[in-house]
Amino acid sequence: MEQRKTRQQHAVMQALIGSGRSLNPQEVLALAQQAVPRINLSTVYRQLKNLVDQGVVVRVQLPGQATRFEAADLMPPAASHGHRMLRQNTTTRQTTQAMAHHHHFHCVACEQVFPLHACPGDMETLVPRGYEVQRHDLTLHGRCPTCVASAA
Amino acid sequence: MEQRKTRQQHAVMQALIGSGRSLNPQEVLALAQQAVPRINLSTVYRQLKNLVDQGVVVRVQLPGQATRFEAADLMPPAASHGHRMLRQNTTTRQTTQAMAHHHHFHCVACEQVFPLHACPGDMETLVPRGYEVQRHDLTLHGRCPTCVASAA
DNA sequence: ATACTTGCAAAACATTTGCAGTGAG
DNA sequence: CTCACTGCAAATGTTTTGCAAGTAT
Repeated sequence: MEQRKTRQQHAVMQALIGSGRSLNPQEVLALAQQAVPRINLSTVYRQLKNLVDQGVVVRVQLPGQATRFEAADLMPPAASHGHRMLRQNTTTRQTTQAMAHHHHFHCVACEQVFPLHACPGDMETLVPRGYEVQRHDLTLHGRCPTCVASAA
Repeated sequence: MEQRKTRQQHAVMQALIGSGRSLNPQEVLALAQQAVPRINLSTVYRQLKNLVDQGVVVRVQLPGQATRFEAADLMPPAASHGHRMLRQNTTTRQTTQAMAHHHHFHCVACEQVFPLHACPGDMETLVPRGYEVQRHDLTLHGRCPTCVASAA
């Protein structure tokens, strides 16, 4: 009934927090295996489901893409990290702040997804009269700084 | 190279037009089989891809939902753009997006999807320096006029 | 000890592809 | 007559599930 703390749950959570971006199950598995080598994809899926149910992880569904997941309460800005970061200090994160409304940037070159702070807002003006807007999803597609640089 | 007119292509197109709504591949198959009993799911997928490339069918992918397809002409409030480009032109590649830029409004009550003509634009201001924005997808969620009215 | 978790394999779905036969132009 | 299209089976890719063994509490 209750949720037990296990090595693999911690590994999954750390993978998401440590990356600072959205990861698909495969990526989570790869990172989690660094801590728990024998962890299985099934377990990753099961833990992701648990964590989403607990609200500490959010499911990110971009049209036409495999489902990705990201830590709900730790959302560093997109500009503060590159692809294979690991050198960036971890002290820049605000650990007590709940994840605010945000959108995503999808790099079409490296296929990674980064969170965005900004939001165009004022969606009401986009719909005809009579429509009631409750929420919105916005995804930008393009190339991240690293891929722009490596293409030059 | 060029697109031939076949019974199954017509059946797929008619399924989408006749239904008047978005259909997933399975639904398209079921309807198309009424006209061509032996039509296969593979053929449905292949024809859907062809039709999308031609711009006469639109792929609708909402987060967390199976991909659906709809006839491009269905779109009521959208600025329907000309899609008469089924010539013998040799330069028409696969990723042809003949449809005008538009977004979607997803009614959480009736699950219908409506096209939106408006666009907030100016996406460059949302990303940190270094990111290169190529395109964007926006989906609004809420209730359509009909559902707002029927809820009162 | 109890019963939730894990790892592995297989199942359940969604979508794509190889191929030989069919049919549109 | 050609070559794109079709149907079928098999391959891919993603996510879920059945079970016996492992492990947190």
